[in-house]
Amino acid sequence: MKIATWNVNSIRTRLDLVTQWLQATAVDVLCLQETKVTDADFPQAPFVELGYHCYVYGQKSYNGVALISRAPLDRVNTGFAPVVDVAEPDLDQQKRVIQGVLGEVCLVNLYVPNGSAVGSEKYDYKLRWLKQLRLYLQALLSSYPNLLVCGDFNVALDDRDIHDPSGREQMVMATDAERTALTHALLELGLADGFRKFHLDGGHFSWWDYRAAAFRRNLGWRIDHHYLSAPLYERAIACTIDVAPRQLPQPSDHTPVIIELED
DNA sequence: ATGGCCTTGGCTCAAGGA
Repeated sequence: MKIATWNVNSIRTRLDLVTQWLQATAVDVLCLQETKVTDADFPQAPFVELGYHCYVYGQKSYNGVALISRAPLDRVNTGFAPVVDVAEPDLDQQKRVIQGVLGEVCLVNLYVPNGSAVGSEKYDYKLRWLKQLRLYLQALLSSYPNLLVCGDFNVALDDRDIHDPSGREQMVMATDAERTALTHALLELGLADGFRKFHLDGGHFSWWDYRAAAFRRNLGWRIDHHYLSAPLYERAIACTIDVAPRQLPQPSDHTPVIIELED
């Protein structure tokens, strides 16, 4: 079973690129982030024609997540609220969480807030959101021992995941507070970064800034991840970053990351 | 040192992204 995660930065702008990639790559589930479209306007037909089912949770202009699955998913739900109490209602107002069940596996697709600038209101929101995420995943794990959490985490877990980590403590996506919050929300619950089962060195990136020819110069970050509970970590047999879509005209600034689990 | 580009909305500039 192959599960891909890809922040597409507008599904409508990227529709041809994404459907062509899907035809060539044929993953079982494609988890999209930053779809930037309401559910009514999500372009489902091209995916249905390719034999996929679409589960979407989006809003106008910002955010938005979707699960594109070859097999129908069970018990799809959206946001934190169906799983756990949300003490601060603003944490569930943006469309960033969608979850579904495929056989014995619970899939969670996340778009973690960006955080804007260190110390900003959005940065504070990101840290609060990650605290809420821990409660959400803790509750899910009690029902689903086979848990896979993927998406755009907007955090580089360690210095290997940044082309140049110097001065990182002032850089959003790289501060100790963000790393600690992500570690609390995922690793301390027993979920492990699938990519690191196969690749221990640095220099592997999933996002490159549009500006300053960052892709050409390979000035990237690895911020798109798959986290796996222990039984699924055991079953992981590959995790790869496909840089090809980032090289095409009018790309997303992120490129897909694919994990393969033994069936 | 700074900004560098791309997307959306709705109107040509502002905001958000990372």
